[in-house]
Amino acid sequence: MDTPKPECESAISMLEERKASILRAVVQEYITTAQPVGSSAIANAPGIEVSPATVRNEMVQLERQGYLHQPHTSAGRVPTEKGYRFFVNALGPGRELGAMQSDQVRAFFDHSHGELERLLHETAGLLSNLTSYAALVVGPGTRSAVVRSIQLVRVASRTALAVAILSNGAIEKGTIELDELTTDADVDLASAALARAFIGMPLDSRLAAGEGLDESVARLVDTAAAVFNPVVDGDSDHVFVGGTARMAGAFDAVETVREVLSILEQQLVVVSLMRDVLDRGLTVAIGSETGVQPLAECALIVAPYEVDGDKVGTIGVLGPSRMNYPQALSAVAVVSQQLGDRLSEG
Amino acid sequence: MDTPKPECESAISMLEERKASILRAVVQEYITTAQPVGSSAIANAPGIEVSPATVRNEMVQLERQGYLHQPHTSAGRVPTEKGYRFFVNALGPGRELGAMQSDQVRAFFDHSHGELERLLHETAGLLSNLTSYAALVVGPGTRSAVVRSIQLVRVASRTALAVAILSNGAIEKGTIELDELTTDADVDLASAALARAFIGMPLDSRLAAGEGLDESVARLVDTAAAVFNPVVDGDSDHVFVGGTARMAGAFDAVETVREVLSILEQQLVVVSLMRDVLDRGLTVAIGSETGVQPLAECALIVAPYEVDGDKVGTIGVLGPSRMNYPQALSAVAVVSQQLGDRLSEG
DNA sequence: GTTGGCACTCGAGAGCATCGAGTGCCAATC
DNA sequence: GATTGGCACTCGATGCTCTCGAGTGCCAAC
Repeated sequence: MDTPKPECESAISMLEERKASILRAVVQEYITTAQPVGSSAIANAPGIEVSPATVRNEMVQLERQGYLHQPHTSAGRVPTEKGYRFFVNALGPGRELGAMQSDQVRAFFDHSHGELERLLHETAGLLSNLTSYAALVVGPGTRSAVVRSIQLVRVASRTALAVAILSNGAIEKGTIELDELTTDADVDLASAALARAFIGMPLDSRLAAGEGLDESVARLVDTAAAVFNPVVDGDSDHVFVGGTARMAGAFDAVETVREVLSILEQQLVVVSLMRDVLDRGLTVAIGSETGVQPLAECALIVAPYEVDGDKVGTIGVLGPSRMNYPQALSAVAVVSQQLGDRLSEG
Repeated sequence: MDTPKPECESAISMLEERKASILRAVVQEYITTAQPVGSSAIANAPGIEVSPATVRNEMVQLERQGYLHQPHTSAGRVPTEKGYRFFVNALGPGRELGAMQSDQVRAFFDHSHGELERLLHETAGLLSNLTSYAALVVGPGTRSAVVRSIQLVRVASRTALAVAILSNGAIEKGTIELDELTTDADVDLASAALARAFIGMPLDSRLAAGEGLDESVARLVDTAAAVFNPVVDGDSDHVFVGGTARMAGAFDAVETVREVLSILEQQLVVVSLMRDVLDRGLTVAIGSETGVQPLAECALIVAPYEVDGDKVGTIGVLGPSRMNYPQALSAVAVVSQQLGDRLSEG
């Protein structure tokens, strides 16, 4: 009884070291080949010093425990969701990004000019380039930003535009309808009142901006302030999607592609997928873990980015569940870090 | 010699009436079934009163003339690009939109609130819904719009945002970098100078806005005005794409889907595809007519929309070359009309 | 506990016959 | 002379069988 054995399997994922190595190797192999993995392929893998027979024995166990799956009796093994999950959990914090790619990221943020929306859009492109999957970028929330400029501008006889410029570079806007009687002077008064009330304050401050004004102007001010409610509530966080074409290439059933595209078109779903990561840090959701049925064959990696110490937004990549996790994870990590830095500077 | 015969085939597309009917029927059938069409299917079609044998004889001719193609000897016929082209040219100006769909469009524009970008985005969604293909919407150009508000706002110690609000509801913006020495007062001066120079003018007016100011402020004004150059040149026309998922469902090779998505991700390409339609009116480009190789299996329908009598933007749908042309054409026509009306009102 | 050996499984792929949609052509018909 | 029914022909799709081989599970030997 002097052989070391685990005295208590505290977690299901507590696998003996060799089983873990084999599982890792299977996942690794499947990620690169997209083909069911046989025992001999694993036995030949570096770091595994046992015969195919031994590997087979372990594989039977791994299958019983739900980490692997056999498409049919005489085929190799494919990782299950649980298998991927183990693989990801066991992943050390590696620097998997090649020097070339790190340079690419650095060069991108060094040379990036232009305005916030454009930057976020291009960031999505960058992230997609790095990973070959679809990239998602959710803009910084308005919570920690302060209003730098706010105004109400008449653009047509019955329409005015409320526009706020925030300290984080975001521009929030909404239209309101005017009745015919509203004079240009009223609009100007309301605009000035908004400026007095909001400039220097966060957009979500609830203020009595209309105080001491004509009732009609006060109503105008309230209406204008109200157009920013959805922004404040985060219901309209803009999300930028890039690299859908690359993602399409990663699946082989057009139906799957269609379903995933359909999800990506629903901003609300995407935003809610990404939102709850804000206070969790770098996160991976595999298949059903996303909570969205059509993403059953996908994995989603999300990380928040910090501006001046606050987690204000998130970026992520969406790919097939057999994605290159190490690479994707570090791409997301690096880009979120650098994006945060870029937005913090100045 | 008293049988009527065409004395002179002025155009290649000059087909005897029966051949034309048959060709139309083939295209129609292929559009709905996506299967090669046989002679008997056509003989049974309404409006064709001849036997399959006759149809076959005509089909041989149509194939020789390049309107049809036979995938293999014992299969039905498939329209060529030229075949589709004939079909489209022969299409009368029909009202193909069901009452339900017309209502949908009307309801949409009646209830549409909100700001320009959002409206255009949702218009893309609407158009995609109506047609089941991908929809493209290019926002109104700035040429005929007038500046209602323009300002320069400092958002960070070394960054300022130039924002212009135009009479058509568009908001144009760009960042400029400041050097450390620039004071807030300088920024305010520049902002005021911009306002004096531009408000009430089109954004592309070339003005000496910096006249009579400190050189540093004048330089600031010039830099700020310059950020709108790409906008004025039309290089940054924003394009809204909707319904990519639906479009994906219309192709059966994932590779095709990938290629088309890849095109749609390149705003520049999309905008240039749509731009040259501005002064042409409702237009159909089939396959190679688009001038973009990856769209060989696609067709693109584009129409401009008019605001106050000026053609300022374009909308369109992109689908497979075997798209439902009558329906798509009238959807594009109706939506472009109504979008123009909606943007003209007020 | 590990391993080589071995019988077994089962999908992939090749070869082959069948089926039938659709053709081209020709002679008969209107 | 245009149209048509008839008919032989073509060729992909479908289904069957056979083979091949990758990969398995199990067992006996180490």
